[in-house]
Amino acid sequence: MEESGFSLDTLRYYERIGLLPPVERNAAGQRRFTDDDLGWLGMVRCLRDTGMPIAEMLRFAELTRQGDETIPARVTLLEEHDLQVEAQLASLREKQAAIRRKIAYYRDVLAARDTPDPAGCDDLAESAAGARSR
Amino acid sequence: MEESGFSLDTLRYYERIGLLPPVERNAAGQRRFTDDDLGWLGMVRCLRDTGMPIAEMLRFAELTRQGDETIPARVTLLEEHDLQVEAQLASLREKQAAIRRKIAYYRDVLAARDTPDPAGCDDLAESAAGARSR
DNA sequence: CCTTGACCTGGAGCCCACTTCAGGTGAAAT
DNA sequence: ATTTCACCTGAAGTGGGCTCCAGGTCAAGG
Repeated sequence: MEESGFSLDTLRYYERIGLLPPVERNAAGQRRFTDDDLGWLGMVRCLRDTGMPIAEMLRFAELTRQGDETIPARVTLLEEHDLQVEAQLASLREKQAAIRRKIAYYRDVLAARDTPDPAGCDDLAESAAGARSR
Repeated sequence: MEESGFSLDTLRYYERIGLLPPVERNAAGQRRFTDDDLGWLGMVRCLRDTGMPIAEMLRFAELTRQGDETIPARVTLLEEHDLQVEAQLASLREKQAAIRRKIAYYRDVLAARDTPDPAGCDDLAESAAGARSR
């Protein structure tokens, strides 16, 4: 397992499907990853970890193999992906806020429960506003 | 398809696996989702969209069904998940920065290419620092 | 009265991204 | 010399999360 952070199996898989160009071998037929390979794998990691599907990484890989005339296309592809990442970030932040509100709600319920109602406060606490708990 | 944002098939699937409690039916046997169901589905959407695996949502669902004594456990679960979301956000931002650096790098290459070398500047442009392109 | 259409069921199928398997090779350690 | 070990190959299997199918029921519309 290389320190690309991918398992050897995954690397073989990537090579098979063409996400990694044919990797060089030593005398015994074992893979020798070059710095170039490692650089490319860094990119792959980035794209994969930001949710790009393999099919699109393959498109990108192919553009890359076709030389510098495809740089504008690669920029376009990456910019589109950047937008997706931006959207992911926005969505994630939003959902995180909701989760935190839920936690806060649960905390309130616990606090209310652990407060032995300060005498003379007859119970209108049940079904408090916005208490859609589940 | 309800406006829970899930497909009807997905809702049936969730009910089958117990992520959704047995949904009420009308006379004809058709599902009638209550506001409670919709509220819960909102939660499910939140958790799912932040990457919680179904198995853990099932744990959460079960806690929820067990009543208020499980609220501390639910808080714990959600807090752990919140940490995961935080980690996701951090990772995503980091990778996004890398993608943007790549875009910037490509832009530089294009700019350099489109600049018809201002006479007398003999070419040391090739293999510029940090140019691990691929 | 019949067609259309939306839903029902259990079960099979699908897509993605790996992961595991069976069988084999070659260098290194005891 | 033989065991061990890390790698090799092509092919099959896995797990997660849906999605689709065949066959059936009901209610409403023409």
